[in-house]
Amino acid sequence: MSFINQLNSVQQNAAKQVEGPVMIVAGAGSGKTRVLTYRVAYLLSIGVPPYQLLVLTFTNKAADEMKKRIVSLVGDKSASAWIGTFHSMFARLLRYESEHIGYGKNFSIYDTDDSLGLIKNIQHDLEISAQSFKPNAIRARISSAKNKLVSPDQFEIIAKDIFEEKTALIFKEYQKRLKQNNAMDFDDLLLKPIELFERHPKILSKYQDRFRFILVDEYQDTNRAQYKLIKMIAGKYKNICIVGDDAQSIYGFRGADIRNILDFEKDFPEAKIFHLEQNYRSTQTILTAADQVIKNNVNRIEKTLWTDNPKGEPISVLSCQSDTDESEKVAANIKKAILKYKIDFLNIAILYRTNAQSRSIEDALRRSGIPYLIIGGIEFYKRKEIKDVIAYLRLIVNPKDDISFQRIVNYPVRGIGDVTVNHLKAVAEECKCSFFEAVDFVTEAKGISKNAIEKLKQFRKLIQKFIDLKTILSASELSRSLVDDIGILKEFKEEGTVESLSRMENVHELLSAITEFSEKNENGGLEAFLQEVSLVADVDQLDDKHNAVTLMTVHSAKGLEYDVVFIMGLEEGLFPIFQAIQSTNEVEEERRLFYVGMTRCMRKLYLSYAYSRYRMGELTYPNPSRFMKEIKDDLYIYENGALRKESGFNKELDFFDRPIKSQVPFKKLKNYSEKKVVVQHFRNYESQSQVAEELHVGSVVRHSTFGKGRILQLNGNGDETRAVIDFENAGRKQLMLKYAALEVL
DNA sequence: ATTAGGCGATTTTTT
DNA sequence: ATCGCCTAAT
Repeated sequence: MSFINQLNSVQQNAAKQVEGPVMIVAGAGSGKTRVLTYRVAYLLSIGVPPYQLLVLTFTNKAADEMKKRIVSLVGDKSASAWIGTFHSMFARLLRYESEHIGYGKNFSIYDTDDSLGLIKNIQHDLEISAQSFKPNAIRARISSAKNKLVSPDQFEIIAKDIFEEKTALIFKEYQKRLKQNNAMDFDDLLLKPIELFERHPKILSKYQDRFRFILVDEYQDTNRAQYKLIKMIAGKYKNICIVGDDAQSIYGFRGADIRNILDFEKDFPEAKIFHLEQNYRSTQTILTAADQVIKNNVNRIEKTLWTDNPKGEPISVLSCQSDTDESEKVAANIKKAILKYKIDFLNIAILYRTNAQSRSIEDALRRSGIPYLIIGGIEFYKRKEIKDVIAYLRLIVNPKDDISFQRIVNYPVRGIGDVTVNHLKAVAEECKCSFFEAVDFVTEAKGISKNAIEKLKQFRKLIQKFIDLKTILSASELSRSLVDDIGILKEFKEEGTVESLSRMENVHELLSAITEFSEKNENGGLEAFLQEVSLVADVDQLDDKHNAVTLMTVHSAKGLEYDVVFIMGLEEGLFPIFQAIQSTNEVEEERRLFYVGMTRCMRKLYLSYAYSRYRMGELTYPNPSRFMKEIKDDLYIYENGALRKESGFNKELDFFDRPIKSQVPFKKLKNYSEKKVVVQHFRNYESQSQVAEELHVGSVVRHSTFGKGRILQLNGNGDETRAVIDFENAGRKQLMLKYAALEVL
């Protein structure tokens, strides 16, 4: 057990306290994953059989990392432990048990897109206008209800406005249809096990006995459903260890619930609590800066994170003219950093707030010849051509899956249009069966043309053929022969555009992925593969083989560390994101997110922002992020003098010299009149209009149509200036100042 | 009945 | 820039 000596004493105690409930409050870089892995190793070393372990993480990356580290510590004997994300582990469990709650073992897993499609169908059928009631909003609302363990019936009771009433109707139907389709959405993967355990205490008891030791990583990000699940499974032996850090809670939008931390102590009053406060990862400079930032959150648990590490390099700030300029500067600084710090590409990460930002940095990296690897983004499995092939495979595995059926019934085009599908739908409803089965009952009497019936039958025959083949062909053979049969590759080839060629490659890649999967996994059937793709967002990511810079969102970076980290796009409206700016809570979540980003860095941190950026197809002129200003100026330096050298800028215009409160959350604007702040239109002084001079963020104005409102944001300059205004009665609008004729009140 | 092309609305983060 | 929806053409 020599490995245990590689931990400090608190870490050791935390790792060895294997009986009873344990909470480990672990600051960033304090060796949290290390403690968890050693804990697993320790459990195995004292004779606990690996199959008694359930280790739950939040992301696939975290799970992979954990597995890797455990294997390197104890070897393959950990293989039968269940280590993975909540979603994948409970999907696995449901594959064994779903029949007890009325689902087939071959259930489909619907991703967000599939759910949305289902909701659109339902809205259509229930005649609920998709114009007035946005399917996306309804999907989000349903998901958030499910995260909070609110059932459709409860939701109906508490619905407080027309939107929620409609949502309640759709919610009910949605759950019904999921079941009809033998499908579960992401939330169901957590809710259905709860239902299973509640209805079948014996099954719960079986898993309680099996999983004697439960470990939960990133506990601050669990939602109520996850909390309830682990509470149930741990209910008998109570050997549960949770690890978390409130300062790194960044999934509030997905239902993560801070109460879970408080309730843990209530539900397990005998819990032992360990605090890990020594940071082993970052330099003092980085840690101090991160602390200065997070201190601005009112809502937080006071913590003193400290380190023995050296002071290290100052943080470099890249002040840039445009997004292109920013990307180029990042690329240039990567080259410099590699020489200066004697590191490799793979020791560098580039983080951003939104996936959309990756494109511009990708271009710059390509031009500079810097190898890179993107995590997430336009995920492989979300690409249309891939989803199409997957839909075929899903339908073959689960013919009840009407969403997949609809997706491919006319792809490639085979003359089955909306009208025919609607007829089929009516038939399916009548005989209470799936679309697939309904094909058999379609007759001309139902008003469908002979031609259409023939085409439907052909389609059914095609799928049936593969359902039959499935018993004799391997997953790999079956999917290859399928792709051949439906002829999509030929179609792409004929199109011949760059785009379609890349689609073709993607399909080939999918086929290789299936082959590889079957080879690697003993029971690597089609079902298992489909489950894997539904839940694994980033395919083959993060293998250390490639020497490449890693690009990803700050969310994806959680739990990872790099020598050199670039955080890009530190601008108001981007980071913190526009949608969060009006709510203190959401700004605090953005700030925690920034904190997570900063603390990924071991040695040298770069922060960048641009004064102009293309967003949603148009040019915007953002201001630097408030988070930048929260770092004291003795911790950073400007990496490049470009700001001063290049035309159109001079030192006075640098944001650090500008009045600092140009953007304040709406709620804090109450006494704004005393603190008027001039909005900076620092690009074209000449064209700056008179109106813009008088208007400020926070000004109260009157508009001839919309009435009274307050300015939340000013974008652009001169004639192009647009104001985001929150009107008392008309809600939030974006107006061009030159047209709006606003009256200052 | 289907498809192609044009128009308007819309994008945070993940399983 | 991209997606979905609507309308007009095939």
